[in-house]
Amino acid sequence: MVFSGGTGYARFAVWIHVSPGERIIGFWCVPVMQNSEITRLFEELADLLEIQGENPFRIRAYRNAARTLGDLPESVSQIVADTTRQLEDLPGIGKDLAAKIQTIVTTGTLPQLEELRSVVPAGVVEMLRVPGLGPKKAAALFQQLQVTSLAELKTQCESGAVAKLKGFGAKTAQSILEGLAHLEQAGQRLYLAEVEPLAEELLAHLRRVPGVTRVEAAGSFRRRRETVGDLDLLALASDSAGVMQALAGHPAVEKVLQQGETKQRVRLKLGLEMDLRVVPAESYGAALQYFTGSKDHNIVVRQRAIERGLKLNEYGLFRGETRECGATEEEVYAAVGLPWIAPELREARREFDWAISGSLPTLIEPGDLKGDLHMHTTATDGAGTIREMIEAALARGLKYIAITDHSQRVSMANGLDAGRLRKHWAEIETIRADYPHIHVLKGIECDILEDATLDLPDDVLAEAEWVLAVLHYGLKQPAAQITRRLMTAIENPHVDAIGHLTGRLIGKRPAAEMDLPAVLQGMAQQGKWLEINAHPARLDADDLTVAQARELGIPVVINSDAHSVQGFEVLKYGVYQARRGGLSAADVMNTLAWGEFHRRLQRRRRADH
DNA sequence: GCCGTTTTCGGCCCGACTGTTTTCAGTCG
Repeated sequence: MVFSGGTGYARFAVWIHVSPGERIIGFWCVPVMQNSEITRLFEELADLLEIQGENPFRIRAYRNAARTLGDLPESVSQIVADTTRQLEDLPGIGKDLAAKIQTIVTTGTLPQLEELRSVVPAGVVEMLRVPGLGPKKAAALFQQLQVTSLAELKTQCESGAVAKLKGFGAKTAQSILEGLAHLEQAGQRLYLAEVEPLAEELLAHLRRVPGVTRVEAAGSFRRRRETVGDLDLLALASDSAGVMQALAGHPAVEKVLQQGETKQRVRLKLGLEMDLRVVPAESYGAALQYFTGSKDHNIVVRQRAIERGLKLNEYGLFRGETRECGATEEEVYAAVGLPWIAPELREARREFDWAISGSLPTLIEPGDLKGDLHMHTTATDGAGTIREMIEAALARGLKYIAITDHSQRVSMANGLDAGRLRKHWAEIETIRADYPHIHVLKGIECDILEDATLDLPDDVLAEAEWVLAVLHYGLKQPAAQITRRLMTAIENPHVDAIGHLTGRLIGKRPAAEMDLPAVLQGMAQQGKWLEINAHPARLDADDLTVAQARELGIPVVINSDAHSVQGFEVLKYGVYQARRGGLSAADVMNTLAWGEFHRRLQRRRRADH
């Protein structure tokens, strides 16, 4: 059995091993490390080694390991504690790194890291965040000018000392100053939903430029990641200077940072940077494939090219000096023995296994959604009335919705107690009779309280036609308690689905810590459905969790969490997240026509009683 | 530091742009 407790950094668990005769035979304490903390330590180690001028492949091994651990669905601490498991079975983890992980998990740190930290101050590592400053220059600044902080770096640039260093110069010093200024005011990744309207606008702008045949966005934007760090556009044009000039002249562009024959880099007023690449037609597919990434995906694709005696770059696929193909992505993938892979899957996770075995999923499309099972009205914190929300849903072509206002615990949002909720439902019943072309479910977004009870009694929940159970408060509780709360909801027969599973707000609030494999296992066993909350700041569950839900056969619903009639607009971001998790329409319950959806829901509910 | 349908050593994806050089290193994606 496992107990865990404590808060903040020093988090401890006690494993008590009990023999068949219930006698305690072992007892010890180990710090429970979040995977993200181990990832952070390995990334820091890689940065430090890079500044030290270490073997780049060794550094990459650390970064690969960090990624492997970051993508891992289960806790590394648990694998370490489990004597039947081997860290070395994980990709990119060998004997050496397994031992280092073991050390980190059991001691909370790594002697090698401590030693490096004593040689290279934290401020030097911080300099790597300055655009244009890499490990070599950071090391030179530290060794030759004793710069150990961003503040000192600024001073030394302004004094002219940096410009005098060998390999530096006036322009380098100036670009460091600009990089420092940029770091202060921006540097954050933006939500996909914040970038998408501008990206569409820029694409439309460039498509109007004479001589431009095609323009598309690549990069993390095309992969539909939750956030976008910079934007990559690819153009097929007869006159590259003309396209670049057109982009530079767009009012959204603040400054041209670089410009060459084929590549232009600009800073947008929105705060992010953007690359424009102009490529010839015969290279367009290879370039689109290349600039879409991810980097890890491309490494695998290029490796496959090498195995076949080919070389792949953004200009095409070459055998010696001869171009074999490159005009379309399809022919590039085909040449390395793969079917075309949807951009959302290109993260070097499962897509190559699927592609090779012929089991790539046909991904869900935004147009597949027929219902929305999470929205609010003026009864709590929504801006639209029941009628307004129904009419807005109808206008979007939705065939069924659930009205899910807050339960009483969410007092700030005027949450509903049993009495108000029953009146609210009675009102929904009356109003829905006026709308024969859409089915409206009497629902509730019921809080899972800090003490692992539900915010409304079972007899009330039993009257609901759709119950979404969610965490809003106490998100910083220890993982064991969060897990217990979720298990309570999962085991309650009236709960249909778990909404915004971890409560995270991207870039603002971390996900609640929990035993995710246990929670998902519980959901699979109890037949509960998992919500993908389409709000651009939530997108919770994330892509990795969604992928695990898919493997466990947990049905998914994609919901808007609309708080106004405009709130349905975000549904597509939920669909993107589902695509990144590898979901087909068949995996998502609210792609079903009403009749089939209703039968599935009733079957789920009967199975629970 | 990892890894192996050319296996236990010798590889590890590839090119654009910039600045400081005088043929290239550093940074970035």
